[in-house]
Amino acid sequence: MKKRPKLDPGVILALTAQVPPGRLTTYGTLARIAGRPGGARAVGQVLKRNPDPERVPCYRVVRSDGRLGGYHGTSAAGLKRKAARLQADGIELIPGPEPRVRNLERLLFKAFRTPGRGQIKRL
DNA sequence: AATATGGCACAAA
DNA sequence: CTTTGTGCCATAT
Repeated sequence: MKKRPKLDPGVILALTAQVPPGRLTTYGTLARIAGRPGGARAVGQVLKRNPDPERVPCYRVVRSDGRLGGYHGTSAAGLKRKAARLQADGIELIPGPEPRVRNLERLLFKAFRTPGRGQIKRL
């Protein structure tokens, strides 16, 4: 039996850094690419500790159902900032108590490079 | 070691 | 469409 490697924070951050302005990805997607399907929550744990927000636009990572998820914890103030940043990137949000991004499918970034081999992970 | 709490996902109802 | 329940990975107590 091989012991499964733990989800590597560096990988998550590197992947997140690839998402260009106006494009999005989801926690679950990152988890899958990093080789840990089902590790979506763990991805969140990594992003909340985002050590370098300049390089890693963690606000471009949202939930699979289009809801925003969190930003700097689950605080409402953080969420507001996240929403603002997304809109600054040209993302349209459906307003409401649980705002959701419009046309999420269309905005998903697909061309992720996997670290090391320069491979493209198929989605 | 055991439980609690997260920036989540998904299927059922 | 919404709510609820269960599974998941990682960290903190």
